[in-house]
Amino acid sequence: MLKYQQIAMDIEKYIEEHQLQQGDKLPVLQTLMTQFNVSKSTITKSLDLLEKKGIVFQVRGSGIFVRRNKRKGYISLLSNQGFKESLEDFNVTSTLLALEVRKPTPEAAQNLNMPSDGDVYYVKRIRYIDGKTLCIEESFYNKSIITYLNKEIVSDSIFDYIRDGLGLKRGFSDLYLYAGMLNEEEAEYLGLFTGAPKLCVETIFHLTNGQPFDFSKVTYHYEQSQFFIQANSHLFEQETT
Amino acid sequence: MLKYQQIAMDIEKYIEEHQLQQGDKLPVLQTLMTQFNVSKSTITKSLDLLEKKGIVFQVRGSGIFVRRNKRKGYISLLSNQGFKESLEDFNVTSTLLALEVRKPTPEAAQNLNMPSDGDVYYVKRIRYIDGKTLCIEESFYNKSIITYLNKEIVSDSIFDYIRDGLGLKRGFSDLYLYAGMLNEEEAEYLGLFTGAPKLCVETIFHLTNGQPFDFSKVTYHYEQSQFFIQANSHLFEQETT
DNA sequence: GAGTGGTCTAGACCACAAA
DNA sequence: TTGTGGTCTAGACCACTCA
Repeated sequence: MLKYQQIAMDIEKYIEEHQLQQGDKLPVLQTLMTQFNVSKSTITKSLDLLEKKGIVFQVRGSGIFVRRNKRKGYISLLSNQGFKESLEDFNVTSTLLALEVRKPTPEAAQNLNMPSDGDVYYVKRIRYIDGKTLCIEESFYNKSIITYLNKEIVSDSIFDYIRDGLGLKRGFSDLYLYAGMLNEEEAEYLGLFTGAPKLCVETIFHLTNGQPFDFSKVTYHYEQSQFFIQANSHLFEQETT
Repeated sequence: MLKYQQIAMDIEKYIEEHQLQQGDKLPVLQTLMTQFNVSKSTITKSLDLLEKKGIVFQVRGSGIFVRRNKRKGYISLLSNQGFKESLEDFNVTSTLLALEVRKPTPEAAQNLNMPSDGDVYYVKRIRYIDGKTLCIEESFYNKSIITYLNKEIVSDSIFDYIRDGLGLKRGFSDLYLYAGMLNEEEAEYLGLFTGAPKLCVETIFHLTNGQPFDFSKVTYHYEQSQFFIQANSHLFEQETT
């Protein structure tokens, strides 16, 4: 583990354990430098990482402060795409409806940037939160990359398997989000009426080299799902040339 | 303007002008260093910024590549909260329904972290995209920070005014997102039926010092609105200690 | 003006990808 | 093995906040 990652984790753990609240001040850079015995750049890098994760914010000339959003029960759209870790306080379970090798839909083929006569693993699941239906999830894995899947892997953590079993590394992902009305089949699964609102999230997961390996489409029960996103300032600074 | 920001802009412009596509390779670090005549760290910082903005991705041992999402007509939930710049290709207009000083709702007071007997500027707008209704927007500005607003400012760009007119700087924001059903009033505004799906986004905007100054609640027409988010890998690396 | 975070440099060394 | 990006350092200097 790299120094700056380790330090970031230590600081994050410190914030957790001491129950620091939004606005609480952390030690100054100089202190952190000597405390962790590293150079200024390394500390800065740790703090930048924590800032990116929405855990602190830095104010020039003033200090480093804890950032913490108050609302509970919201699903983070950024930090974890693999559930499990998100919604820690809730009991999330799932049922496997399908696991098979097939040809991709045209949509899946396009999003996975693969030929439509190639093979994909198709996985369909329902997820429950505290016993209530949370969402329907359909995933397409490019079989030329994800060469093997079985029930055990799917019911455990696919992403862990991809990293540890296949030795592949996840890179960036693109998320697309929209609302609509449930069709008959979806309504049935979610225990709602046809025409009720739905919230859909499509995600394309890439490897670190930019190759897409997983296209997933998740349909949420609108009453069980709320999302949050933490946006950082750096993205829209220098907007006027 | 800082060196690394300028360089980031130059590279971004280069990608735009040469219509580079996802996966296209940029010059190597060494080349960029000499080309811009700066140190390695500075170039790295520029590229990190571009990576955060979802414009490039870097692959150790291999190179720097263009990242570009293909779908058109999606609203970015991260880069711009001020419309105007997002959805460039579309004609976005708006109508002002209300602009007044009042007491905040309990919800607004809490989100703005202000006393409920303080004053806020309340702004209600409808936005149109290519003539079709896009959303209803209600905003609450803490009047002790945003001391003055008028019709000109509101119909122009509030955020520009906050920066240039008041000399304040935007920091991070928290976004909350959920789906639901339109009530009668909302349905009327959006030209849909009561009970039709809606997509709501609540945003709390903060100054760089962490103080919230704007709480906004936007209700979208589900047929006109689609969103996208670009997620980066760094956020979920080191997940297992 | 003192304190604090941010930028930038030059250079050593490390880790990974691809041939 | 070579090329390429990533980490880390020590230190100079800059820019902002706050009393």
